Amino acid sequence: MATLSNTFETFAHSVKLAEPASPLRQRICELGRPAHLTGGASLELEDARAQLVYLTHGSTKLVAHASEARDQIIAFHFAGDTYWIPASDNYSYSVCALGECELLLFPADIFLKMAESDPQILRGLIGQMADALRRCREKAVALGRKTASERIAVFLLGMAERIGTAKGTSVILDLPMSRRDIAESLGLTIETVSRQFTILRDAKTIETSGRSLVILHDVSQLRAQAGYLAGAA
Amino acid sequence: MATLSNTFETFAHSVKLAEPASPLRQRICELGRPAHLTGGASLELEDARAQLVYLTHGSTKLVAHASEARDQIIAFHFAGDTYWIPASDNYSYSVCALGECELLLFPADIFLKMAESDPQILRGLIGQMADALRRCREKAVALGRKTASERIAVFLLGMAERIGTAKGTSVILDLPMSRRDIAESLGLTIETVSRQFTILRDAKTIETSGRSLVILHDVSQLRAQAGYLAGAA
DNA sequence: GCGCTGCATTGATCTCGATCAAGGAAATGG
DNA sequence: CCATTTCCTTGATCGAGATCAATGCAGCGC
Repeated sequence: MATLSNTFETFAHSVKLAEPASPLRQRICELGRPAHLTGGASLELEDARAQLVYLTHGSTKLVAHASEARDQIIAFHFAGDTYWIPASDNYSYSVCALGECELLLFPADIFLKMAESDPQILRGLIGQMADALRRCREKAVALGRKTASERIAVFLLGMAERIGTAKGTSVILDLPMSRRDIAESLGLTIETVSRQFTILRDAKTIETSGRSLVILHDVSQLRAQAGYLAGAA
Repeated sequence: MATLSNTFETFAHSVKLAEPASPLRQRICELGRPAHLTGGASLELEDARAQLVYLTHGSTKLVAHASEARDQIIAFHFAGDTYWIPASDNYSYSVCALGECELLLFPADIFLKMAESDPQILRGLIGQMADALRRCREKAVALGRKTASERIAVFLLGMAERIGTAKGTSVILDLPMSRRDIAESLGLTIETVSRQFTILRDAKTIETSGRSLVILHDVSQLRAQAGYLAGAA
């Protein structure tokens, strides 16, 4: 568990706030509102403005609420990630904890105003946004043009890259999200996700244990199933 | 048709390069490679790095090429827009002209390096990226959770906002993209798009003339069909 | 004008994944 | 340790949209 001072320290490092004692760092740290969420808890945003989030510890999902009970998970985030909660437009957005987590919240407009004097911070943010944009565009391809089995392969490979630990030729994944979360992230239903897991299990491509542990035995098979452009990185 | 000097001038204005004679502006304008594309032509990117595009004139589509002949249109852009072409990752991206168009191309990394000394430019870019991210997230919701008729309504409303001209209570749209482009943008087939247009036409919600002209007669009906969060802006 | 080509519309059928329904396994609380 | 609840898995059926196929219509060169 991170202490509060730790929290600010890792954040400062993440956005390249170099000098520990600079007045800018002082002001920005005062701006950040720390929050502690328990599993399943949603971040209640009192204002509708865009927020900048630094996730110190744990994992979260960023959810867009469309009409009725139809939610779409836009992205998952893990410890160390910095990301934006967009201002609500045609949908409303919320951040929801997957297990215990710890984060820092900044109103985006004020943060940007403060950061104007430090191009390093702005560059860092641009990099993070470019990353979010890339992921979102890949998600759009998956949601628009991929079959269920391709989407599952894309999901597992993406998670392997972000939170997997290699063990020999296999990759061990301890997924913090439920089948429902996976389904809502991939534009599928929980039943379809479950069936695809069963197919991969039967094919010995993956192995599962309990609800959260997944071992990827055949990553190259998953890559072949992901429907990526042949020969791409 | 924009002249070349015009092109740079509108770009400079768009990224908030205030002083006309500043050395920074000089250097950035030297970096920009102007390009002229005829209808249907694709921008061939000789390097795989991310590019910054300023579209002076005309409209373009940003296409992600997935496996086989499955393309997903990530976004449409119109005159005056500034946007990123991501570096190719699991997919390759290309920009394709819808009709004649004129644009400026910048290698993103060099541009950012140059812009580091001017926080105004960086702030402007962050704003544009936040916009692209918002649109991409809305697209993800549409692709993941919406029916064909909702997607068409979302598409028409989005186009109305960006390139529509009001005429009384109606909105006139001169769509630069084909039915195939609409389908590839919405994760549907051209037949489904056509059928949805027919349904809207029969309901007198829209009126079409030729291949590109669409008149939205009942915008509130479209909003009701778009599956937006009730009461959202 | 006429034929050609590419795009749009309409109809018939099929399929993948959603939906409906029932068990089964794992975490949670007494 | 058992009861309760929640989540996951599996099966049966259904339907929205894809696919296959044919026709209509606009633009273009001759």
